Amino acid sequence: MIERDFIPADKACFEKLEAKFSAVFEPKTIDEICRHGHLKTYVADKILVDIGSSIKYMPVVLSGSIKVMTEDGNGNELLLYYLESGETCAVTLNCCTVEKKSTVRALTETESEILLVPVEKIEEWMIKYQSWRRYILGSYNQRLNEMVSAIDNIVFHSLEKRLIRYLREKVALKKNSVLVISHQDIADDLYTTRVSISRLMRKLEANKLIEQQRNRIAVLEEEKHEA
Amino acid sequence: MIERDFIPADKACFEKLEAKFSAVFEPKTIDEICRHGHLKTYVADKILVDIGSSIKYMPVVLSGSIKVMTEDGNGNELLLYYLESGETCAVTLNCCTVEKKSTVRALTETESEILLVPVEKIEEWMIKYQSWRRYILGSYNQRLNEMVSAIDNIVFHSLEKRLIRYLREKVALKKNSVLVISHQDIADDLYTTRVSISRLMRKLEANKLIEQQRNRIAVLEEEKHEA
DNA sequence: TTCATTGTGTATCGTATGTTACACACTTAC
DNA sequence: GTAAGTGTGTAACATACGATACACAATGAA
Repeated sequence: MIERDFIPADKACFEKLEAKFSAVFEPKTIDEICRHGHLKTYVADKILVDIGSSIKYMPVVLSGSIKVMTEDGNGNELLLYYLESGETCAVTLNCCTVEKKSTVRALTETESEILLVPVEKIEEWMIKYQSWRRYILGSYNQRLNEMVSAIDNIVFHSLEKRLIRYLREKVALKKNSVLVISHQDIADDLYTTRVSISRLMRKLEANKLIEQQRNRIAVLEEEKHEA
Repeated sequence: MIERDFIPADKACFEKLEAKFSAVFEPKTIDEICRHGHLKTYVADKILVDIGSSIKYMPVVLSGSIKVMTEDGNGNELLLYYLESGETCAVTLNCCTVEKKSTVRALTETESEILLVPVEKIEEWMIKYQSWRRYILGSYNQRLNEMVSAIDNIVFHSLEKRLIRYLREKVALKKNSVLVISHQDIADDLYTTRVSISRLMRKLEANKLIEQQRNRIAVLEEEKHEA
């Protein structure tokens, strides 16, 4: 147990955060985060913020996962990224300074426990805590890197490779080798059509990389099949 | 002239920055930036930082433009973005905290005047100046948005549309409707092949959207040709 | 039960783009 | 001058993917 010169305001919350962030934040910072944040649990497929809605909180994911997406001028949906345990939404951060309206939609992928941090605290803590500063900048960097690798993926890899990677990442994310998802949903995430996905899924199935039933895909162990 | 309770350490630098950033930074901040930054002018096509090199300065572009790129695991080049006047390199920012080695290559596109800010000042000023904090977070946001629109562009638009947009953006960037560039360079930036670009350039030329000679492309006025 | 909704398999076809190959003009170095 | 390097045009071909259409199974509501 860590020595402290204070009593945590909310013991349950403190311990939950400490378990996740002890390497990132000092106890004092964690305590402050607990004191101002709201801990909530959401069911799967719940829209947390939508495009155009005003943003009052920055979400920090404690468990589960969040899908963050946006729309372009033509109404096309663009998958930005998934937030996993310990992560926060970089795009939301801008709202603490400039924009007040969300440009993104965020929804839970699975049941998720989220800590809601009031936006006005974001900047305050950036002045006060080095650890918080680095957490925020680190988030931005992570997202930038993810975007770069998304572009890399799209332009240098075939749809088939992207599909396999997508399925495996999803399995890792959900910690379950059986995915409950439709071909159409996959197609949307990969910016392609249902027919193309069905065609490739058939092929993956023939190659024993997956097994599938309606709305249900079992991703089989990856042996060294790749080049 | 703005009232001040101090004498700028470097009058020439101060006035140059004030002309560009008077709406962004207070005079006091500008003065401090001048005092610690180094003003340099580089010729075109000069590599400022390369992948793997250690980063000591964050560049702020005063004039000209910088191309920022990276490489993926397979040695493929990925164009990240262009820095224009007033902008800074978000990716470099991470180096002030975590990484010390650059993951990107930055090179001048045209002759450019750059202010080099020592990395250790980045964090210091984030604590001291709200304007600096917002400038930094704003940079990140701008880059994230650009990445998103790059993805959008790639997945929802034909190569032909991307090519036209690329040429027009380049013209706006360089403030010159005649571009000195080879088909191969364009192909690299758009992640395609020289042959495809040549093919499309022929078509654009037939449609009177451009005129070209070896290494030289004149982008003609855009009238309402688009859908 | 019946019906509507949703998810999937499959065929047919068009086309944009990548691949490879070669000719040839321009530029620069020698 | 010649030669090497670089930039461009063009043809022939392969192919991945998108578009469209239709059949049919599974699901769930009435």
